Amino acid sequence: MVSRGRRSTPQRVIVAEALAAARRALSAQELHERINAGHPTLGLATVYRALEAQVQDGMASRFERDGHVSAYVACDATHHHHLVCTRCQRVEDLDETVVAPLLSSVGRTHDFQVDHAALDFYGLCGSCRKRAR
Amino acid sequence: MVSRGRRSTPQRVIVAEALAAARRALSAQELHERINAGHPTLGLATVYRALEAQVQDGMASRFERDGHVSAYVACDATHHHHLVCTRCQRVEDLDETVVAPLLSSVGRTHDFQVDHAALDFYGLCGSCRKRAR
DNA sequence: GTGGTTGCAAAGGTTTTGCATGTGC
DNA sequence: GCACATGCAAAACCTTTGCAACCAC
Repeated sequence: MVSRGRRSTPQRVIVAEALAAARRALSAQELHERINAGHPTLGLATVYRALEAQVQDGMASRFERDGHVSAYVACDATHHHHLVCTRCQRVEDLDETVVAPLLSSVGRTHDFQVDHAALDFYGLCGSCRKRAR
Repeated sequence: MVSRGRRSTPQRVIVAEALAAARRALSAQELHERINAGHPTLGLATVYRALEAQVQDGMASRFERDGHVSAYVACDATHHHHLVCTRCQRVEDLDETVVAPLLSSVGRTHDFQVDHAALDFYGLCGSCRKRAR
């Protein structure tokens, strides 16, 4: 899945690790801030470029946060859809077996060739839900 | 569902009608261009403000187009999810009965209180699919 | 050595905001 | 009349790009 001609550089590793360590959705800027704590010279543009590369390679996915900002999460090849907690921004993988029936029924009931789908749920995760009450 | 204190103005009606007439996803700028053909003084900022109001009131929904641009579609209260053709930008409503099982199984299989979901499918509609071959 | 990558700053484009004026209700 | 809405332009904002230096392979 990795694009041909893509190189492994220290910066890309740092970005990938920082995103994976976060275990939640971060905007490029938020990730950049975290990284800068330990790597002050790593530029914001590099973060954007690394994130874009990760998305293309299926190692991260991007979705829209309120306010027209992109947020990114690390993901593996088998989980592409997420439950995003709107309070703590923590992200859980959605069980893909739950999604599969939907994908096939969309193909059956509509004359539409699905290329990709945005299937992201927003709400409160277990812990935030308890805390909210 | 309409927010308290929201007024009906000629401009909002124009924006709502233009969006409904389009029957496809439009960015704020595209909508502004179309509107300006007949209403040259209606400003872009007003279009943004009207669209935002419509989204809040459930009369339109917003999603992300490639290149970090928001696109908007008119929608009614019962259809909130869409099939978006990435070629002609035409939007079909997704049959909600197809979606309902997914929503309930997410609630069952994950400890997560779903507030709202982004369920949008991107691909080729029937006509574009034929044309593509 | 070659071609992808980085860092910086500057540019680009979208969206928001300030403010004086206008207008539903 | 009051609060909200509009229009214009400026500002803010996120994101991309240009370019010289750099470095992985």
